[in-house]
Amino acid sequence: MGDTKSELLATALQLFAAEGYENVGTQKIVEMAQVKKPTLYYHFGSKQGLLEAVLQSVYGPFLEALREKSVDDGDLTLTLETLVNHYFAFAREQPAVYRWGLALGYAPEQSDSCLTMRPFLAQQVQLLTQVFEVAAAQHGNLRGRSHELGMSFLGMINASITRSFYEQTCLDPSQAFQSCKQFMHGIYAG
Amino acid sequence: MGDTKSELLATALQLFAAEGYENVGTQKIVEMAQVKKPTLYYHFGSKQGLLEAVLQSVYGPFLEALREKSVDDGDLTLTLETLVNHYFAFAREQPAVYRWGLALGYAPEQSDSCLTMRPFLAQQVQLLTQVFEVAAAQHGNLRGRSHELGMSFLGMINASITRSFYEQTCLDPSQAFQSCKQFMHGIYAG
DNA sequence: TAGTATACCTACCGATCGGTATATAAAGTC
DNA sequence: GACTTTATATACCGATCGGTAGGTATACTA
Repeated sequence: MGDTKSELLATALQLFAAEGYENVGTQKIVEMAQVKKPTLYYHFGSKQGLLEAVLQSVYGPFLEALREKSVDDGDLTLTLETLVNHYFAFAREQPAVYRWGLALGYAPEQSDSCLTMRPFLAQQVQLLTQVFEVAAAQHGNLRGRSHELGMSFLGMINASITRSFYEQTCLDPSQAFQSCKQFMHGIYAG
Repeated sequence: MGDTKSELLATALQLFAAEGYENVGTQKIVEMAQVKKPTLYYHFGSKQGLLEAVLQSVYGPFLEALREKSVDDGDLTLTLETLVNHYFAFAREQPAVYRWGLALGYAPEQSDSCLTMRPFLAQQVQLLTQVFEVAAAQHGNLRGRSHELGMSFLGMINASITRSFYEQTCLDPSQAFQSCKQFMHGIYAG
């Protein structure tokens, strides 16, 4: 079965999240997964291939769920709150992984890390943008600002999550409610 | 003179910002600075020592100016706007360097990158927190939230700057005004 | 003028990097 | 039974990593 492959994926995710992609050698990964190096290259082709598979294993399910939760039910506030809670749950349950994702987003342009992360970031922005596009049909003053609002919304989420890394703030639904409320205020104020 | 040292600092900053600390070897740095490797180690002791000196050369002046601009003149809104413009100017003039700073902030705990960046981040938060502490004397509803507000404010700034990396938004004073306005709305709404 | 500190160099270290040529053993396929 | 595919292993590659032992030329200091 794909047991070896899964083991490599899980080990690599753990190491990458804890020490960073550039700081972890393939040797260390295969040792911890109790496998030899050519096995890694048989399954993933290259270190970057492994990175891509690892990110897919994390952001594939996350984005799928995000897509489901971003369907419009006519209540923008409620939808946004659901989305924030989805992000918060991710960051709460796998803080090191979420933090690593943020680092990848800020990695140098053209680096393996940045290029591999990019599509997963772009999909998030696209989904969030769509939410505001749909909402703009009912809230006229949002018209033409969908992309801006999508990115700002993600920025607000990441700011909240970043805060939780440095203080003992909890990323629970009540915090999500607060964050959403402030964001909505900012929208209509701007 | 300290010409060689300055050349090494400038070269390292450029390379680190463009390719990342972990992706740049000391060999490449000394080659581009037209110096031999022991010279680097004579001046900085280690690669991490070089990193520390590079960050000091960037954030030393930045933090000094930030401190001056964070003095209370009784008008919170104006002070915040000035601070945002200071950050925006940094990100506008040296986008790669600012982006690198963000990446360092999200680097794995215990990594050279994270540990070396930490004090420079902490100083920013401390300065911004002080601004809100002073303001709380006049705005009662800010009392006890200074640290929270300092971090949120920095988060808002970084969200705006991050947006500018992906779109052609300009980080000019009018944008700073907008960002501040929305932030202030969020404050009193929460 | 002898001694010391500064600022650079040549030449090299062991370790680790990402990656591979080749072998082997098992499992499916004809 | 012959052949191919899948999934692993042994043993190794050249390149690069961060770092250093030891030498040298200059300049300041006693």
